Amino acid sequence: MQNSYSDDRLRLAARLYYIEGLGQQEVAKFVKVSQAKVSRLLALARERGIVRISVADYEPRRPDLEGQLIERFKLSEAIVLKAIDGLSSSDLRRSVGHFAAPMLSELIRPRDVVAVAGGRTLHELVHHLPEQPNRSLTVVQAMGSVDSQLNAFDASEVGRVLSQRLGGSFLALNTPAFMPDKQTRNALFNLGQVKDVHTRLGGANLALVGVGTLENSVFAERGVLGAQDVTALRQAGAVGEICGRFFDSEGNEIKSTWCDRVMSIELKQLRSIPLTLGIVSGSDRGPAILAAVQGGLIKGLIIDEAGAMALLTTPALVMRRKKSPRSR
Amino acid sequence: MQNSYSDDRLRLAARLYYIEGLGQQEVAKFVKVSQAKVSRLLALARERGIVRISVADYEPRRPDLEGQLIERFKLSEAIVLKAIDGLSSSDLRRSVGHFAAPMLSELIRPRDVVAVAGGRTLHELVHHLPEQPNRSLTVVQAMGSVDSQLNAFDASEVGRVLSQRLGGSFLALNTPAFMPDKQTRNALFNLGQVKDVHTRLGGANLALVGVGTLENSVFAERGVLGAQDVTALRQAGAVGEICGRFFDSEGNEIKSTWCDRVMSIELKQLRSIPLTLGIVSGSDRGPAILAAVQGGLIKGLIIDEAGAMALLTTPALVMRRKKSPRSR
DNA sequence: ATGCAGTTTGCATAATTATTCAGAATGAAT
DNA sequence: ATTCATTCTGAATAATTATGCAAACTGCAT
Repeated sequence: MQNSYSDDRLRLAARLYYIEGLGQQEVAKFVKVSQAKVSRLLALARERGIVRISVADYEPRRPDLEGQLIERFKLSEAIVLKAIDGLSSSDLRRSVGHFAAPMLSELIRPRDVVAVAGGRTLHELVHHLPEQPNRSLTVVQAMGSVDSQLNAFDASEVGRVLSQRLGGSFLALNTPAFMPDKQTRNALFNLGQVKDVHTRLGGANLALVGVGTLENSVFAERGVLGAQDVTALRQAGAVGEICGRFFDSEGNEIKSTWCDRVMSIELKQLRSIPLTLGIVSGSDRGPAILAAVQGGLIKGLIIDEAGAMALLTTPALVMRRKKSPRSR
Repeated sequence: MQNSYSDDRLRLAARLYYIEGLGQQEVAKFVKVSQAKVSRLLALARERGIVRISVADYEPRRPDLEGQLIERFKLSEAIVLKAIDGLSSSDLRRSVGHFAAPMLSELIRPRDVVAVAGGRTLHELVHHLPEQPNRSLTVVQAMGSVDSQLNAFDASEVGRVLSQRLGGSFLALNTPAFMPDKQTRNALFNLGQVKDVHTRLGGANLALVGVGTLENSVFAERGVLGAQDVTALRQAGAVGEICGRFFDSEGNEIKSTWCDRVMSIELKQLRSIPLTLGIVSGSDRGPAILAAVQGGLIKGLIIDEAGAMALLTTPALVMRRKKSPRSR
């Protein structure tokens, strides 16, 4: 039980290695053990705090941009993450997810009811959450599955992981995101388990959603939305998408074949949730985010710095507001 | 000239690597460079102090034993180095040299005149000295060369390295340690350059010497001393050796064929040097050291803990003293 | 532009470090 | 003492990190 090595020996090994710069092989001679053991001794020394490594703080956020966003758009939360130039969009998502995770973790309080959508950035985000399953959350899937084959970006997956990481139960919405037709949608909607989820969604006190553009979203990527669909939607005034619902520049839902068939949280419900966080990365979403914010669909943002800067320079065509901002 | 990487980037890389525990490959993706570059970035971050590694102090000395030695033998210096059990005697010397070097470095003051002998432990010691050639020492070789082929343990080598490491000039004694006969020794002794060195030795204010036993010394090792020589010397009362001069249990030189032929600092000179440090490792030298100390040949010790403990338990057969320094 | 000296970079690879695994050591319970 | 279970150990090896080197790049002087 007792480790046979004294602190003194650990200190000796650690000093030789870290301070005097000897290799483990050399340390091994000094301490009269194998190199393998030295490696283990050093690991132990780090654990025990005999070796302490400190790094000058790296500030992963951009408080200046956060301030501007909050001020300009009257957001209640804004988290802007630094990101290296030239990252691929998938690396960018990873980077955002990595650094935003601890912040999100702080934002989610113990007994919260959390509505979660799908999305690629959101997926990265929850996958970087620390594993501390001590909050008893109620995680509710806010949107059906995009695809028949289980996909890691789907709300179902994201929600499952979230509830697993932070602790709590997960309420799944076991339906596709888009039904064949309005009829079927309504029929399914009246099903008990589906209706329950829908009800719970309205009572969420936190929502995590992605914000898509017409061209760039999970739907486009997975081939649900074709080129002519995009054109049609744009014709109808759509500038963005949240939870499979398309909206115009004021954040009002576009009437279309899609909105009749979608199975997800309603925009109305979304507006009533105290804190709706848009989790976004990339610089191509200015107009979509702008509209979502103005329409009260989202009240907070988690976004990369390039995205934030793009958003801040997006021409604000329509700046009038429907309601005054609420607080959680 | 300007490194193209900002502190911010170094902090990012360092944080990912040291705090979050990512591998360099993974960090490389984040920072968008090659793994090789990450390795270099991290090295830079350590240099610049962005990453700071601290290790709980390891105390390489045994102050308790040092105190006992000083008290018991009225030494003016005692440095006792910890050592792992079961080290080979060469590893032990290395260990002692390693940790004693910084202490010796502090002991040697800028314009010192230092008499140096040879020896294996002494050799390790000077080879571990930091390279800070800013003291203008006068290093004087206290003893000729044991062997015709240049040997790293020889006083000439040890002295050369010492003067090189700490800065200063080196006065070589270009003679063998043992001459063929008394005649030749005396003839050579009268040679100008030899006489000069001899004179300088008397004026040294610090001497670094090893302490040999009859059985275990450079001479025995290099075959200068045969088995019958050892027997003869012991018969004559020899218990130890310093600088090729054999002495009895009171530190008086043994009259013999060796003492007529040896070319080295005289014991009388040695006694007159303010600080003579015996540099020793191993547990088999109790009697030799005891005699040297009692005879006033050495006034300080640098020794490993096992050696110190052996010395402290060596039966003090002859504890009478020539003078009565019982003052205090 | 062109050439040059000095950097900087990533690739390939050498060197180092971590981990697996099988046997040795330890120790608790008979 | 013997068994069994657990921990510890080092050899072999897998994985990771550092480095030599050639090519690309940079600033500067033609």
